[in-house]
Amino acid sequence: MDAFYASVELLRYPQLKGKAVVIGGGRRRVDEAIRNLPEGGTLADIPVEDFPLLKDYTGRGVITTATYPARQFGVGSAMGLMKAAKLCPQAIILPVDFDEYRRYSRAFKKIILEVAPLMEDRGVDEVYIDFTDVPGGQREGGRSLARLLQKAIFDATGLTCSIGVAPNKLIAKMASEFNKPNGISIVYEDDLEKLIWPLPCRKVNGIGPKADEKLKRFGIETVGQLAARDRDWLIANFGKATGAWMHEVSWGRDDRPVVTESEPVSMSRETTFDRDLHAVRDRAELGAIFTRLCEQLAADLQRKGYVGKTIGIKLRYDDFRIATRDQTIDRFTDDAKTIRQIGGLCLKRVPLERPLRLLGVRVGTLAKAGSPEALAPAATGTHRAAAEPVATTASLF
DNA sequence: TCTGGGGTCCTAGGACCC
DNA sequence: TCTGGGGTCCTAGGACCC
Repeated sequence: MDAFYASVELLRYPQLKGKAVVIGGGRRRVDEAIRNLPEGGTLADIPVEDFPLLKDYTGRGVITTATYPARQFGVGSAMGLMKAAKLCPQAIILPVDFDEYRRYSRAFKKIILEVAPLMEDRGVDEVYIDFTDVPGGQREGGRSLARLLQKAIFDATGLTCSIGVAPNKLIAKMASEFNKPNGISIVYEDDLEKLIWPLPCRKVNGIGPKADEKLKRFGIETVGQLAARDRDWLIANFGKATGAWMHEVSWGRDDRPVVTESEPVSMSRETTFDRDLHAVRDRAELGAIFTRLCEQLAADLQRKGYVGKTIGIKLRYDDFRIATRDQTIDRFTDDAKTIRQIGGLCLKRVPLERPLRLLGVRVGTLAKAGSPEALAPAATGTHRAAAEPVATTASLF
């Protein structure tokens, strides 16, 4: 989906169309502008001048999405709001409304599923679709079906998307970025040299900043330069799995199937504080935040029907270093008190000298609530007492 | 200019078991 | 006399993605 969060916001604030808008923050609301609305007015009636501007924003946070006009100024996803304010002070800032984005996410996925049942969910704004056996999926190399999907999605939601069609997920993902927004791009197997090899390695889904940096140190900038290296050389320098994988992707090879169903592995809640907090000085506040996170997480688990038995915490210190601790208990739970109690033990095992900027809680090793595994864990798994030493360590502190 | 929240997967060492 | 081999689970950290 093109600039998904921002595009959804533009549906309810059409007066902002064509303007530089960023989505982020979340603490400062447009509530005041809404309160000032005359009787009977709608969101679309809020004057453009009444929206909060990036330059007036104070507080932590990053941009999740920027409209294309905002991107002209170099503003983009994951950028800190303070930096974005320097680049584009006159941009309008809107708070994140994840519930709304989820509604539109469900809507566009439903449209796709009606046409092409083999769809893999890749998050709120992205999917893979297997065109192979969809009627008409092979016409014009897939272009005709891609057009049909774009139209159906637009008619139902008013949102545009960009589609890449290719022999596999790896290339399709890259192709989807060739023609944004509202574009279609077809990449055939024979196009590898011409269309894929000139791309920077970073464009490969799975090569992030670290791997890219290392590749650059070897003088490898493009996918083509990666393909030119020996498979054995890549394995020697990047490890068996990563090296072999890099070799495969550089030659456009990817045999991963489109996976239509999957079970969650973990669920978590975390929050960045308005200001850094000290474990001692702000103990009460931290305790209250932690309890709330545990309650939210328990509610998430219960609503979705999952229980888990690995409970963990996450801290981010003021210097941005991260520490995690977890403990596996001998039964599955979705109970806030249990999560809070085990999480509390985890917190006792982590250094708390530095100021904290984030606290999170996580439940992993999930099972469906009421499933045989969740009900009788000792009967199905090997009977072990491996969690004991950890509990002992915790009690020593 | 300090940098969100919710995820997945991988690695690696140690415990423990057969 | 140093000390098999394989497997799973647990834990901590890190890369990466949307």
